[in-house]
Amino acid sequence: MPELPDVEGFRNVLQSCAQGRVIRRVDVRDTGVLHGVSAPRLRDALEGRRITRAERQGKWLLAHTGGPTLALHFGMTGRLLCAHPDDAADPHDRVLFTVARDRQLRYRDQRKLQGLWLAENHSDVARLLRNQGPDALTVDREEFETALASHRGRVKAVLIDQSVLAGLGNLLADEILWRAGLRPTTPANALTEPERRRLYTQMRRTLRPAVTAGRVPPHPTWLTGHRDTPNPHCPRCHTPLRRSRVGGRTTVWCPTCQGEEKSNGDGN
DNA sequence: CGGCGGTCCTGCGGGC
DNA sequence: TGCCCGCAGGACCGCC
Repeated sequence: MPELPDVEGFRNVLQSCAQGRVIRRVDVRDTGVLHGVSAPRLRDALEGRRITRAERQGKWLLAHTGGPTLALHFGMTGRLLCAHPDDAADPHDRVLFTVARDRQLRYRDQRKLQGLWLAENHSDVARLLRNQGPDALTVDREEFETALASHRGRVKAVLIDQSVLAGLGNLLADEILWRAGLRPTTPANALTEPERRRLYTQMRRTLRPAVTAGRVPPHPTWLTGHRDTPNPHCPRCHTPLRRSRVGGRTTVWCPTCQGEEKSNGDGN
């Protein structure tokens, strides 16, 4: 699930639930989500420390303490929520952080594809994030276009490559390409200047409301609102949507709205 | 570098 | 009902 808008939502959860508060207790219920740190070490490093700032970079969420930094990644099924410590824990609540008598941050994740890291200092943080491209929410147009122009891969694959641009996932990439009217299989560096510009504009227009909603909204006027319906049609032109595989991911697109076959590419 | 397939992990929904 | 399979909004690794 989690793409940039979701993680932005988790950042808000972290902020409103725990920012400025001292971590009283760390309860690791499943060590399978810990990476490069033991449960005792995580506890010792964080208990008694105050969460000073919540930061998102791409799909990463960072909880700074002034000392060590907790880094969270949500994979496909992770989420962060604020509960009452007395509320029954979900079976997928892997780590609980009690931050007040009545507040507990919970890292919940079904599949455990990613998890939690402990960065002891700034260089540890830098190491964790070293492969991240510019954040999709703050990248400027020039940097975005340069990044696309320097990759020969298919534009969909390039958009979800976190080392090129950080934050977009499978759903957002499909949504943005559909809005921009571009075939997911077009080589990124073959896009024309107007196409690259369109892509950037539509990325911004997609991200803004998605961030507000805290997810990619399954709204009927969005492509995403149709991808899981039985017989999906394009919300704009009603052509049956196509399903294919790009960059190893299920890709949904409209053959009518998203460009002609590239033989004599008139570019629309 | 790019593309592909397998791997990590768990749960679901469909088909037999 | 039970079982097996494919699939899922992520990412990494090795191979060609």
